[in-house]
Amino acid sequence: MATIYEVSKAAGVSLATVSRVMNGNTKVSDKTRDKVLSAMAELGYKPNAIAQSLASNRSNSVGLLVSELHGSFFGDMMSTIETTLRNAGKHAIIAAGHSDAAKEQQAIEFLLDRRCDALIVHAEAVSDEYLIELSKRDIELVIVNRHIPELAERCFYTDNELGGYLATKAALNAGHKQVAYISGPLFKLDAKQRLAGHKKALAEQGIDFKPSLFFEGGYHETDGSAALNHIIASGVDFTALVCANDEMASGAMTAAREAGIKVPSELSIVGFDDVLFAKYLYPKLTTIDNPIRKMGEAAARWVLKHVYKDKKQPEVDNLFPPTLITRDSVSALKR
Amino acid sequence: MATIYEVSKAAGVSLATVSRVMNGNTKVSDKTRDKVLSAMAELGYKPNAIAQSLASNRSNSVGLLVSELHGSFFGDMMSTIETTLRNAGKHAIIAAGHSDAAKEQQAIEFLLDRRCDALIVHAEAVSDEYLIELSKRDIELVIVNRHIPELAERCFYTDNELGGYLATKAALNAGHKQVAYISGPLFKLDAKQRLAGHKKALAEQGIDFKPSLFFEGGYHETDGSAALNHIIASGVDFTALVCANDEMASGAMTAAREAGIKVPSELSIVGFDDVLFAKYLYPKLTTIDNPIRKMGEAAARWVLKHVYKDKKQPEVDNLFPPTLITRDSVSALKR
DNA sequence: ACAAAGGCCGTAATCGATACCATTTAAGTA
DNA sequence: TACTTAAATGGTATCGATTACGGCCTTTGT
Repeated sequence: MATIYEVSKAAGVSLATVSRVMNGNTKVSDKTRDKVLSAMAELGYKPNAIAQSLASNRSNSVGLLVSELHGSFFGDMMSTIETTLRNAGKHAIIAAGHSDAAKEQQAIEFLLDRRCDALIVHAEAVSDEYLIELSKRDIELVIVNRHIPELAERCFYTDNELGGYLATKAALNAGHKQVAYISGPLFKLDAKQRLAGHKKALAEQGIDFKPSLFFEGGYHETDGSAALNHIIASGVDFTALVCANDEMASGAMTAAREAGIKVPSELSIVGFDDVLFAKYLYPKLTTIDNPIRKMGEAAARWVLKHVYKDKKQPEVDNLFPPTLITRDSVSALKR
Repeated sequence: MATIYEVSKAAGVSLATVSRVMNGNTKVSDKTRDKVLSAMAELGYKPNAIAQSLASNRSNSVGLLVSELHGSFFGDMMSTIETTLRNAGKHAIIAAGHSDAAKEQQAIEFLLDRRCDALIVHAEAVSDEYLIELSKRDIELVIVNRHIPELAERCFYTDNELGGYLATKAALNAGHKQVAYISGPLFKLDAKQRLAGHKKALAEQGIDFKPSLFFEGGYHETDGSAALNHIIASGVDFTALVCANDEMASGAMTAAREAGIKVPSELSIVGFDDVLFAKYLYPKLTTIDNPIRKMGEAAARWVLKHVYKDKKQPEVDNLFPPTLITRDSVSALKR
């Protein structure tokens, strides 16, 4: 593999000049540029990215922490971030945190060791304080799907409370009065906020929040089944169910079917996230669009603009409002 | 950030000695090792991975080419590969090829530019010849989910023909005689092989392959719907349907429902891949387990063993046989 | 007691680029 | 024509590690 030195010899110029035509930040005469370019072509020269990084102290890589490498949610997120970065000649180094504080920290240290120029993190388990401390270290930090007031301009997130509100509202608007709610784990901020939105929607209609119609799950599909069975067992009537994510909605659907309850005619169900399989469910799930692709793209663009000084990147919003996706799992209340 | 130089000064030893305690390949006395280790701890020293790569000519990164960053299939694959590598202190640089020859080549060049120590590729569009040429270049190449005889020992793949056979056999064993088949795009090797398995199973039972019960799709969900509608329109009777992947099976299920055909009582459906959402479908999809996680792990282990000379890695198989996953979408033929 | 044999450790070259500063060349001005 | 000034290019230190190579100092054997 040819080096810059061989190119400079072949072109009859200095190392510095070859470097200049590669980076294009300094003026080089057209004649010498051509000489250099043809020498590079002839030798099949490719710059050594590692040597470039060492010399320039820029790795052209951004670390990306996600909870899992599988699942629609993270798939969509990685996909948009990787595409956006690679179109700009940068690349992502991806690590998984598995929603566990120790593993998340370890993954972040790993990315730091690789000398990433920036970090885009989707962290669920580490504390706000940890992230605030991290942001004070020598690293450009960007946070997706989480709002930390102290780091507001580096956070890209959705309005989970509004999402919870819209989801519940969808049931209410269809005439339902007794709506159950399956929450995510309340130590997670988004779960807490979605629940707040749910309560707000109820309150607006003057409906009391009934603990017997509430269940806190862990965002897994099986929690949805367990939750629905638990609520049914409590004996309280309800005609609609709002779930804090699509996985649990799917689990609840299965449980409903097994209990002989028809969806949506006897029970309307609303999910949250609009993950890929939401439209594969039967009936197709009415859910809340969690604008994960937009958040991912915004995070990547922020890095391009502020870390790599790409002037062409527009300023981006930090908050991405969720919207209701109406499909087939909610029907009007029959009286 | 402390450098090796500062550590050496603090410990009162030479650069070489510090390097030696880090790499552990040469003997260092316990006393000096302790001095160095405590100096490192004191300074919070972390080796600069980039400088290490330049000096050692090893980047400790392996390039991973997948078709997409989303979707269960690739999610599972990336997840196992990344985990396996990272447990060994290596990491994956992931790029997407989007099932397009030009993009796949471009992604491979990108990974090569990053000076990966090895390449694990899931390539669908580039030719065998291209991959054979690539393997002759200065790179360790591993191929997943594709079998190229010339590169056999570097390929990790499943027996797609057997998979197609098992899928069809599942329908046959339930008593079905008229079984339709929705294929993947036949320019893809796996699609061709799965179809061959289907035909073999039919032949074994002395059943003719009827072109009217066949449709070539593009592996997308919508192809499944289109295919089923097309076959129904042909007017030929059939009681079972085998699909070359789960997405198309899902599409076919939807189309069946819209046509008023009950699954599985009136139409049994078999999928292929056992992707995540296969068990979310209603009825839960009977399908073929495509051992993607095993293949991914095998590929990563091969790299650890042969590229990074990790003696502890066991020799791995190259062929991973598929198995039938029985769920609820197939029922015995009523006569 | 002396030589041979290793075990430890330091010196310095090296990996392949970048970037600062110096120098040469060309253009512009009086 | 001579002098100033800017543009283009070259020389070289540097980034932070790895790794021959060689030297010194203990052991060990006889």
